[in-house]
Amino acid sequence: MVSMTSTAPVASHGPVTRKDVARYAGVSTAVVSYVVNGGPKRVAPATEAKVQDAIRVLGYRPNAAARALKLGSSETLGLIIPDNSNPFFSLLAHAVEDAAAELGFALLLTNSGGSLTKERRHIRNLAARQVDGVFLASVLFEPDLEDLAKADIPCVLLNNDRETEGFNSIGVDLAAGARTAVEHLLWHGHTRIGLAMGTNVSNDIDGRELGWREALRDAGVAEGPIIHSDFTRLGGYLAGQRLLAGPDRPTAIFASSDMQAIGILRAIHEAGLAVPGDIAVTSFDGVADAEYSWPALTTVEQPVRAMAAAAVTALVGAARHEPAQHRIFPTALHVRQSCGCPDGNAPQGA
Amino acid sequence: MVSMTSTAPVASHGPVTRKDVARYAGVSTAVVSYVVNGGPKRVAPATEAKVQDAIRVLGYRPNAAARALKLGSSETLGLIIPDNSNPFFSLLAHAVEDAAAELGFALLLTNSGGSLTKERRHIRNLAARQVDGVFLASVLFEPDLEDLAKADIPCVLLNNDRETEGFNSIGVDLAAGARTAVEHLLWHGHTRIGLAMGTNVSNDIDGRELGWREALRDAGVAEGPIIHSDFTRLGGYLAGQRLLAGPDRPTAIFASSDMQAIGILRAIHEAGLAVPGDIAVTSFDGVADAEYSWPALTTVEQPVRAMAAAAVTALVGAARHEPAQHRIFPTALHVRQSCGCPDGNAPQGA
DNA sequence: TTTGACTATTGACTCGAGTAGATCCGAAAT
DNA sequence: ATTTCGGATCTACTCGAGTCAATAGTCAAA
Repeated sequence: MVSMTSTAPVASHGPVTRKDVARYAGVSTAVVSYVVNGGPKRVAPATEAKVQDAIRVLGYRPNAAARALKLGSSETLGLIIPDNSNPFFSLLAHAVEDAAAELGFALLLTNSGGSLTKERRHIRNLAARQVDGVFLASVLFEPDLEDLAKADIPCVLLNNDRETEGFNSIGVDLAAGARTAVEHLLWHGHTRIGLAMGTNVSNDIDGRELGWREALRDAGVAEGPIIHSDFTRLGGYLAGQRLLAGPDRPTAIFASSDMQAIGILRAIHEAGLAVPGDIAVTSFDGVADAEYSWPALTTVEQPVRAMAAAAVTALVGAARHEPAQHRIFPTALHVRQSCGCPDGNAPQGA
Repeated sequence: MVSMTSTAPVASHGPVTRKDVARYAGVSTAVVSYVVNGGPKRVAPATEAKVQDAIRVLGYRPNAAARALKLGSSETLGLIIPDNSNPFFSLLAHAVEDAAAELGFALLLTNSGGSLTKERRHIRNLAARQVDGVFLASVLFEPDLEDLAKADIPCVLLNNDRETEGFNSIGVDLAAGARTAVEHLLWHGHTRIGLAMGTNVSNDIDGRELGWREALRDAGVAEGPIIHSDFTRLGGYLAGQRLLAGPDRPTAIFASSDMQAIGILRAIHEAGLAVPGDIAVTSFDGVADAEYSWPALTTVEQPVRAMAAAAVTALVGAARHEPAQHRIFPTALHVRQSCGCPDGNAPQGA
C-alpha cells in the first residue's frame, strides 16, 4: 500500500451516520441500509463486504431514534411495578427483562410506589416515548389505559388474577394457591388458623382471602382472626404482633406474601415462641427470601419466569391485534419447615 | 349544549401529530412547538389558549422518537447491574430510577448476570439507543467503555470504590466499612474472626478483605479462616458450612454481603449453634433483609439513596463535559443483635 | 399618511434511516 | 448488432418535531 489518499480519513466529529459509511464505502446510503437490515433489496457480495468493512472501521451504529421515528417502533417495552425493592417485583422485573431481551426489546423500568397518580403519570410518559408495549402491575384492578389505547400501545396486566374484558392479563390463581397453603396447615391438624392479609388500594376482596376462607369452610373449621396490613416485612411484623396479642391466639398463620411472613416470624421469635412448634406459618409468592428465613418458609410459589415469558408473548400478540388473552398460572406448594414438616418431604397434596 | 357540529371530530386514525394540532387550532406547526416547549419564541396568550385546547381535545403527546432525533437526546438513561433480583441491586436500581425520574429521565434497565459478554452487549445496545448516559455497576474494575466514548455518551461507574483516571465513579469505602464491622466484633472480645468473601470476576483484592485484614492486624489478632464464595445466600450458606467444619472454628464471622450473612445464619442454625452465643456475625450492605433475619444482622450500611442521587448528578455533569469525579461515601454501622449486642444500643464507635 | 419598531406567525429546512421507483449496466437472446 | 431482461444501485421522499430567517400584522410617533 503506497498511500491512503484515496480513502478519506475518519471524520471523527459527532457520531457516525449512515452517510459517513456510504461515503467511506463509496456507495449510496440506501445500500448501507440494505446491508444493515438484510434490507428489502439484495446487495452484491463484493459491495456488502465493502460496506461491512466501512461499518467496522468507522464504528457505525444506526441511530435508534431515527429508526424508531421511521418505523414507528422503538423496540422498547415499558414496565410499571409498585416497588422494585420488593423481592417479588424485582424478581418479576428481572424475568421480564430477560424475556424481552430475548426478542431484542429493551425495558423501561418505572416504580409507581403504589400510587395511582404516579402510575398514571408513568403510563402517559411511556406512551409519549413510543414504547411498543407496556407491562403493568397495577395497584388497581381496572387501571386507566386510555392513553395507551389512544396511542394504540398494547398492554398486559401483570400480577392480575381477575379476567377483565378486553384486557390482556397474566396472573396466578390466588384463591387456589391460598387454599393449598391453608389446607396444608389443616392437614397438620391446626384448627385455629389466622390470616395476615395485605392491603390493596382497591376494596375488592383478595383471592387469597377467599381461598383461606373456603379452605376453612370446607374443612368445617371456624375462621381464625384476620389482620390487614401492608404487603411488607413491617406490615407482617405488626400483623404478627396483633395476632399474637389477640384473645385466642391462632396456632397457625397464613400470610398473603412471603415478606409479611418474614415479619411475622420475627414477631413470633421476639415473643419467645417457636415456629412451627407454637405457631406454624405458610405464605405466598415463593421468593428466594422464603428459603433462607429461619425456619425456612413453606410457601406457595408463583411461576414468575413462566409468567414473564407469557407476558412478553401476549404483548407481542396484542401488538398484532390478536384478541386479548387472559392467562392464569397454577401455583406450587413448596414444603419446607415453617409449617411443621420436619424435613420438607411431607406430602404436597392436601 | 345544542350540537357539536362546529368542532371537527377527532381524526382518530393513527397517533395525533403536531400537524393535527396545528390544523385543529388553525395555526402553523411552529406555534404548536413553541407552546409545547415554552419554545424559543413567544406566543400570544390567545393563540396559546387555542393550542392548549387543541392539545387537550386531541390528546396530543409529542413523539419522543422525533424529539430524540432532532435534539440528539432521548431523555433516557441506561442502567446495567449484575442482577436485579439481588436485594442490594434492586434497591440501587429503585433509587436510581427515582433520582432519574426527578430530572425527567426514564431508565432502561438491563441485567448483565455478572457476564462480561452480556455487559458489553448491553453497553453497545444502550449506545445505539442514544441514551443520554449510562450507569454501570460493572463486573470489572476497568470496563470497556469504548463504545460509549465513541458515541460521546457519559458513564458513571456504580458500586466502585477505586478511583480510575477519567472515569466518573461512585462507591463506598469498602475497606473502612469492613474495618468498622470487624472492629465491632473485636470489641466484643472475639479473637478468631473468619471472613466469608464474595468472588469478583477481577482478581484484584477486594477492599472488604483489606479492611478485615487491617482491623485484625491493628488489634494484634491472628487472621481467621477465609472462604471465598458467591455474593449470594447460597454462597454464604456453603461458606458457612465450610467455616464451621474447619479445624479451629471461628467465634465470629464477617460476611462481605448481607446475602452471604443470611446464608451463613442458616448454616449455623442447621448446625444447632446459636447466634450470637456460639458465633457472632456482622456483614456488609445494609439491605432490608438484614433487619428481618433472625437474629437481626449487625451490618455496615451503604447510603444507597444518596449514592444514586450523586450518580445522577455526576452523569448530568459528565454530559456537560465537566471533569470526571469520583465520590466515595462513608458507610454506617447498624448495630443489631447478630454481633452480640443485646438490644442494638451498643457503642457504634470502636 | 407614512415610517419605524416591534411582535406574532409562518414557511422551510434539518435530524438519520427506511424504502419505493427510477436508472444503470452487463449478459443472454434474437 | 440490437433488443431484452434482470440484478445492482441510486435518487428522492417520508417519518414528527425543533427552530431560524422571512413575512405579516400592529400600533405609536412623526
